Amino acid sequence: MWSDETIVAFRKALLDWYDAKGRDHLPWRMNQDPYRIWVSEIMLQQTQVNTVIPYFNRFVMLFPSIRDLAEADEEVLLKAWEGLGYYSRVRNMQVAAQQVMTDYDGVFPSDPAEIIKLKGIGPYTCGAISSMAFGLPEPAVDGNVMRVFSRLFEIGDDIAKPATRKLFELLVRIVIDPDRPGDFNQAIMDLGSDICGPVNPRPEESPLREFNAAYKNGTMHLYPFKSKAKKPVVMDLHGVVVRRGNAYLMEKRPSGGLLGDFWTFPLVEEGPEDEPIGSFTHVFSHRKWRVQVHVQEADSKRELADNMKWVLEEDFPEYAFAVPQQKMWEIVKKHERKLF
DNA sequence: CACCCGTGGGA
DNA sequence: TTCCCAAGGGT
Repeated sequence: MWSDETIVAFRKALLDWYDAKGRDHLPWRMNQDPYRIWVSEIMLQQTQVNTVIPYFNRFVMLFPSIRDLAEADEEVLLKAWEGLGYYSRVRNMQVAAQQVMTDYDGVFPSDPAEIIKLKGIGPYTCGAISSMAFGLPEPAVDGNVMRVFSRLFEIGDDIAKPATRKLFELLVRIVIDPDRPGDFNQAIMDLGSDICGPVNPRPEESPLREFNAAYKNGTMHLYPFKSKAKKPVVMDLHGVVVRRGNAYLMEKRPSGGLLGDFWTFPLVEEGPEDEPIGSFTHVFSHRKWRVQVHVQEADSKRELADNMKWVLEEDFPEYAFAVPQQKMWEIVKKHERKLF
């Protein structure tokens, strides 16, 4: 491990670079409001900064306070998250907002031991909020931190394994700057998103090059080590768009699963005999859908299942449509235009 | 721990 | 096309 002198020099090199080259324009870095930092950190989970920015601005406009979030209508909430993916994030965040209202009198807790009790906040997000909003010297170990530190110290542990995170937390606790822990954590992530990125890193440009063991030893290509992810399982489905006048049959997906609680045109494994009007594929983390799209006029009135209803086309904007649903709808509209 | 949960972009 | 990637957490 480094000497105390090295640690002090490392902090200075990193934070000087951050002060000069860090991304100080990000909308959640305007101030240290724990609510805004919280929202941004949830959105940034597995999601890139450029994708998040417009969602973040809209979200804090729609729900300016923890109370607004706690009391929000579920469909409005989901609509605000439409297209971001990993929709349990926003549902968990609302549960957590309700926790803050009831358990902490509406004030976001400042103790990491309490913060981590909130739904949807795990070790990374707890550390990020603790350090950025409350100035506590807590590690916030994400993929960036593991990548940067694996190169700095030539650590070959598999960063895809959950247990590996703990090793990096120990390291960060040692080297984090106790005077500017939030800036320290963000500086590592800014560095990891560009100069020390996963592909084509430019260590010669890094403010940390003299501390980087892998760079100095010519072993950059070995770090970080990450085992391969499994390929998504392919599913062949039929999307059946049933029309009755200006209304369409919609089905609410079961809670908890993939795209849980979303309203969708019915999706079935055994499709109708008629020809599809189009098809598309959609790739999730662990599944790949190949969907053939059919249109049908409603047949004689049969009882609707509990999870189905007719929705007027003019009401579609009030519903959150996940991307596969949007793709189905695009195919239907394209088909209709072709008929004229 | 292994698996589940979205989406868009880049090589 | 296919692969990998991105500021993870819940179960």
